[in-house]
Parts: sequence; structure tokens; C-alpha cells
Amino acid sequence: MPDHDSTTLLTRQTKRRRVDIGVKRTVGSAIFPRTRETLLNAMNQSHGPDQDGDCSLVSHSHGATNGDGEKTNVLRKLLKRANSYEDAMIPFPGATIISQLLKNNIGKNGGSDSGFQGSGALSSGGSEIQAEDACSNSSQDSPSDCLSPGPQLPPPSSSSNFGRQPPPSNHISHTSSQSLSSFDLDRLSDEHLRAKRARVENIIRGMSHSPLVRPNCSDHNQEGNHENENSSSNSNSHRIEDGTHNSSRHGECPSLLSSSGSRGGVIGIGEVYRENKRKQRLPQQQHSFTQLVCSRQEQRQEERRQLKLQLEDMQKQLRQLQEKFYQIYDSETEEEEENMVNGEANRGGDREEDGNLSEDSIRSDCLEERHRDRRGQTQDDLSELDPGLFLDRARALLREQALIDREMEEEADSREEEERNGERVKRRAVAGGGGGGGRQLAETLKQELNCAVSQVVDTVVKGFSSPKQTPSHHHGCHSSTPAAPSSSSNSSSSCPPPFGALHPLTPESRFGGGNLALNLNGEGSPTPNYHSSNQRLHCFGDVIIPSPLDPFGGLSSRLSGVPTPNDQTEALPLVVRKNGGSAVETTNSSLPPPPHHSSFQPSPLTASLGFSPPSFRHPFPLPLMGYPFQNPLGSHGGGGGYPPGPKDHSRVSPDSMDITRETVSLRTKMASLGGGHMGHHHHRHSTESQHGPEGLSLSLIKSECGDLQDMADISPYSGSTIQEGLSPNHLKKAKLMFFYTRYPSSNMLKMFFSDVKFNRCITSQLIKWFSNFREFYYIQMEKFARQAINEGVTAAEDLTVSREAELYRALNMHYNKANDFEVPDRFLEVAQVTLREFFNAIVAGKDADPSWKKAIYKVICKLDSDVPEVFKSPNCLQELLHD
DNA sequence: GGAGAGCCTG
DNA sequence: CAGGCTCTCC
Repeated sequence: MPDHDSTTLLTRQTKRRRVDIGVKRTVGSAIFPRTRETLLNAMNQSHGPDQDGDCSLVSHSHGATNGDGEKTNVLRKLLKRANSYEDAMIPFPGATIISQLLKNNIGKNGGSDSGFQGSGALSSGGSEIQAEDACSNSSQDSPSDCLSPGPQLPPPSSSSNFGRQPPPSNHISHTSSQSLSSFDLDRLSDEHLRAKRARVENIIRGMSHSPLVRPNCSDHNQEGNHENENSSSNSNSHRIEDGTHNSSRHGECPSLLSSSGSRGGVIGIGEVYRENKRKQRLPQQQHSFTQLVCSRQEQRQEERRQLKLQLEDMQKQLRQLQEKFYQIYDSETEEEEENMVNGEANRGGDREEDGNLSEDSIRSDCLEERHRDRRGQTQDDLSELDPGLFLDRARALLREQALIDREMEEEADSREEEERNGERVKRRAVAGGGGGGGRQLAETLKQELNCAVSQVVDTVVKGFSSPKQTPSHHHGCHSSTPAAPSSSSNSSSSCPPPFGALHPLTPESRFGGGNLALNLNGEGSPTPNYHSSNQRLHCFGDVIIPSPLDPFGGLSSRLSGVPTPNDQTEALPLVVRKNGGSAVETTNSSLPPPPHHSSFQPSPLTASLGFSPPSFRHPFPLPLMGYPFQNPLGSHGGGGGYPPGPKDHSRVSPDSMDITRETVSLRTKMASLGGGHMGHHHHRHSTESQHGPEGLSLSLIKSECGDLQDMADISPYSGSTIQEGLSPNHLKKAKLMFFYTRYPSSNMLKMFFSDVKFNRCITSQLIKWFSNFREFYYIQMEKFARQAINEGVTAAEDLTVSREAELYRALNMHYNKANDFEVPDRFLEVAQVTLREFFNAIVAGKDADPSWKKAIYKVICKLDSDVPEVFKSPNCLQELLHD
């Protein structure tokens, strides 16, 4: 164990060294060794507050114990760290990931209070909680399992682990007696055992009664004190003395429980110490320990329950939104198919859907039977469930119930769907041409979105306004959702989840094979919910475009050479609405716009969509699935985690690799940015540019980013007026712009990349691009300057940069590889100035200074010239390169 | 603390 | 070219 900590220390030292190296780069190498020495000395001797938190704790301990010397402190620190690491790695037996997270949160919340205790608490945050959880997971009949935490949480140097015997007494007394003068170890340990037992009982009671009281903040403080409880029992005698001393110092502290029971055997000294630690925090409480234990356990349970409910609510919302999206998209697809002259192709799709339906129905039936069987036993078992199983079972029930609900709704859907289809055909006939169809679709989509959002809101409100929702109750509520669609007048089936028999909790299954209840609503007017619905659905829109029938609808038809009349009109209304809801734009957008970028090649992503839709179907997890709270329920380890690593590209067909290449960085960057956004939303009009496939592919970026507000502007179906990311052409344009400006401002970039919807990601990306450009530029300059010096050039005036110069060729190759752009003369001048600056600096020996280039940067940044207006056009590449 | 620049690395 | 890191500036 000390070895482990030694390596930890070494690692930290290494880290520090790396930091120092970084400092050295700019501050100077001479500082480095001294700094490091100082750091090492500090780590070995001072234990000052400049070290990490646990060190300060040790320092505290040192002050309290006073006399073991520095070596003891070092040893203690090492052991404490070992203890912490060990605790961190202890598996959670039988506990769900959620409960782990909850525990971790609790531990974290309480961590700030750990310094409160004056004695040498070798803290191990989750240990106590884990022990309690282990207790919770054990059945009520065997409380002894949890009364011996020693084996589960062996102290690092467990020389103090003596055998323990379960208490013979089952009697639990909640009376609080005073044990001010009693330091009898037997008695203390007995009290400890009783306290644990009481907590177990409280947990079980709390679970069976399921009271829902909002957990309060003070609870965290109490929990936080657990941090110091599970202390290492090294240097035992000292510890006992210390702990006892502390107990007497806090003499007012009440006894944990009345200690009438007897307990044979030897007491673990570490446990005694822990007991003392617990007693130390008792004086802080106004109530008796028993009450505190009760309330704390209940509150913890309630907190878990609350979180669980939130999770379930969010899952439900997610499902509903996904279903809505499927419905909408499928409805569109079906409409297209209806209008197609040759309906042969979609008949296969219908058959496929039928197949899915029947298959799902079968699965649903099985699930329903299982559900019926289980529902009976659930109520009985509920009180006996330990927390982990409790949550698991609750989720399982939810899933099953959801499946049943969906199956029932699908039947209703299929009936109503026929009617609606008839209506739709009529409406479309009235509406006339493609523009009318687009408008119709817009209305339909809008209505669907409204409905979805309304129901989500209802669900949320319901979920939080009725806090008595237990898991079983909850799924009862869920089953009632089909009857509670609030905004859709003509179809109750449009809002409820008509998902197929999917496993609703895993992303893969969630999106993998849902059969869709096609649905379209009638005309509707925009509601205030529209925007939010747009936001939410766009979150899915980027990723869950496909339906099982026609995964990529218009796209695939385009690729397969089968034109559809409504091609490219499907999603435009959404985009237009987003941009202000102009009816004119709505009409115009339904017309296929001419491609602005003739240089655009067919997107590889588009190709991949057509050729391998299944692999593309969900290349990345949904944004919402990426939220941390979703992962525990996915229970697939890191696989469903967020953010997706580059390996996720393996899920994308190779054809799409290159097109998504630039999205990778954005995804990772967004992940690191935490999904925030700066609100640089430049809403542009449909006249600017339309890069369908590219917009689609780049919208994936945003779905990865999880930026909900940004996603409000995404058109999932292509035809977006604003690209959601940067394309290779943007890179090319940026390179050409570099000939004019080396240090473009953010605003400038926004102006000149007006066809890109800016967010923090895009801005950073562009800035990074120019940073890279500069890097290469300056490297070349330095290289050629040194080269000139080596060649014997003595005067900077001898250095010139012409179009024949090698330096120019190198730069031109980098920024204008195709050489299809005429580099402005100004750039040659700037390059010449830069080269001379480098030359002079090197000659003057300034390059010895680590930051010698900064002076040059200062000069060069003033040499930026205005970028021609033509670069502001999204089609500038066309125009520029044609010239 | 965030944004941006620069450096280093892959 | 991107990611990570540090540093500086605001």
C-alpha cells in the first residue's frame, strides 16, 4: 500500500515537473530546478495548505495529535491516501450505478466539511456510505451482515482487524441515553452496532413507506461528516487515545443508542475509533442521535427517490420526443410515398413495417405477461427490496409498462392513422403543388412538435407536482399518459409513445427498431411552445433521422436517383420558422434552391447515408443520452457514455469518415466545453446558402455538442440555410483569408463565415485554424531566416520575398495548395517584413529569450489588411477561384 | 473565470 | 490539423 502511494507521489511530482517545464518555457529554465526542489521539500516537510486537500487534513491531524513528528505525518498521509484510493475502488455490491452516483454526490457534498473535525481523520469519503449501502442491500433478516463492516472495508493496514460477532439482541432501542463518562470499548462498539442496525431499519422503513420529503441541504453536511469516519486504524494506540480524548473533549455528546445489549468478542479498535469519530460530530446536532439517524436515512432515501423520479421523467420525455420525431418523420416519408407515381417501393416498406409491428407485438405480449406476473408480486416485495434492487425493479417495471402502453397505443394509432391518411391526401390535393405541400408539412410538423412539447411539459409538471410518485405509482402514471395528450385534438395517439417493443432504456434499442405509428395532425397555429419543441426535437433530429422504413427518406431517394416532388422541402419549414416564421420564406424555401457551391462535391456522408443507413442510423449517441444522468440507466458501462470517443467512428461507415473528420474535433471540443454556448446565433436567411448534405453532416456536430439552444437552429433534414459546422471549403477559405489577415478577430470571422452558425465551438475552431496557420507561417519564417543567416546573409535588407522565393512557394503551397488563388502583393510584403524581423531577432541573439517571438508577433499583427468583401460571400470560393 | 495566444505533441 | 496545455489579459 505505501508503494502505491509512493507511485502516486511520484506521479504528482511528475505532473508538477511537467507544469514546471511549461513554466520554464516562458519563465526561464533557471527557475525550474529551484521550484521543483521547493515543491519537494514542501511535500516532504511542510504539509502546508498549498498542497492538496488531504494534505491539509493531515496537517490538521498533526496539530491535533501533536508529537508524532513529521515522519508519522508522512506515513499517515500515505496511509490515508491509500485508504482513499482503496475506497474509491471498492465495488458497490448490489448497488446500482445510480446509487453509486448518489453516494458519490453525497460524499462530495460532504467533503467540504471534512476539515471541520480537528482530530486526525484519515478520511475515506465513501466508505461509510458504502458500508451503509451494503447494509441496505442485505436483507432485513440478516442485519449482522452489515454490522461487521470490517471485512468489507478493511483498513489499509488492518492489523487492528479483530473478529466481530453479531449482536445477540434484536431489540432496537431508540432512546438516547447519555454516556458521557463511559469510555468502555465494549459499550461503544455495541452502540455502534445498534446505530448501524437502526439505520438499516430506517432504510428499510423508508423504502416501504416511501415518504417523499424534499431533502434539505443540511443533510449534506451531516453526510459530509462521513468522510472522516472511516479512518485508517494505523497507529492504533495513538488513535484510540486520540479518539477517546476527543470524545471526552466533546463530552456533551449523547450516546448513540442505549447500550443494553451485550456483545462478546473483541472489538475492532479501528471501529472504536470510528465510533469516536461519529460521536465527535454529535454535539453539533440539536436532536438525539437516533432522530438524526432516522431523518438522515430517510432524507437520503428520499433524495435518491427524487433523483430516480427525475431520471424516469427525463427518460419518459426522451422516449416521447423520440417517438414524436419518428412519427413526424415517418409521416413525411409516407406522404412522399403516397405522392409518388410508382408506389412499388414503399409497399415493401409497408410490409416491413408490418413485420416489425407483429414482431414487436409478440414481444410486447410476452412482456405484458411477465409484467402481469410481476406486478402482483411487486407490491409485496417492495418493502423487502434493498435500494439497488428496488431501483432496478422500479425501472424494470417502468420499462415493461411502457412497452405495454405502446403496444396498446399502436393499435389505436393504426386505426386513426388510416383516417388521417385519407385527410392528408385530401388536404394535399387542395394545397396543390410542392410549395403547398411544404407548407402543409410545416404545419403538420409544427403541430406534432407542439403536441410533443405539451405532453412533455405535462409529464414534467405531473411528475413534480405529485411527489408521492413511487416507482410503481409512477408507471401507473405513465400508463395514463396516452389519455392525457393535452394539445392534440384529433389524435390521442400522437403524443403517447407508440414505440415498438423496444428496450426503452438503452440507446441502441431505443432507436434501433421502433416501428412507427404514422401520424399527422391537422392544421394548427404556432404556440409559444414551438421554440422549445423545436429545440428539443432538433436534438433528436440530427441523429435520429431514420425511420425503419425509409431511414433517410428524401436523401436516399435522391441518391438512388428517384426524385421526389417534395425533395428538399421536408424540413425547410422548420428552418424557416426558426428564422422568424416568415411566410414568404416558408414559401420560397419549398422551392429547390440552386446550389450555391458548385464546388461542393457530393458529400461522402450523403453517400454513406444511402449506402449504409443502418450503420449511420445512430452514429453517435443522442445528445440527451449523453447527459450524465442517462448513463447510469444505460448500464452499459462506458459504451453508452459521453462523450463518444473517436472510436465512435467505427460505427459510421467508412465513406463518411472524411466528412466527419472535422466534426471530430468539434465534438471533443464541445464535450470539453461542457455544452455551454455563447449565444452567437447569427440567424441568416434562406437566401444565403444552402448546403444540404453538408448541413446535415455538420449538424451531427451539434447533436454531439449537446447544445440545446444551438440545436434549435438545426434543420435535421438538410436544406438548412446555416451550416452547423465548418467544411473543407471553409478551411480553404480561411487559408485564403490568411493571406490578408493573420489575426482575425472573432467578429471578423463571424462576418466572413456568415454561412456558419457560430457558437463557441465554431469560433474556437476558426481561431484554432488561424492559430495553426500562424504557427506554420512563423515556423517558415524562422526557418528561412536562420537559413539566410547560415547562408551568410548579414543585412536584413538583403532578404526579399518574391513570388519566386522558396519561402513564398512554401507558404503558397500551404495556404493555396491548388494555386488557384492569386496571392495579394501585400502578403508578400508582410512575409518579407516577418522574415526580416526574424532575421534581425536571431542575429541580435534574441532567440535566447523564450518569448523572443512575441515582439515579432506584435509587429506582424499590425500588418493585417482588410479582407476583400468577396470573402464575406458564402460563395466566395466559387467567385474567387473562377477569377 | 473565460477567451485567446502560443507551444508541444501526435 | 487538432488536442492539450500553459500563460496572459480582461
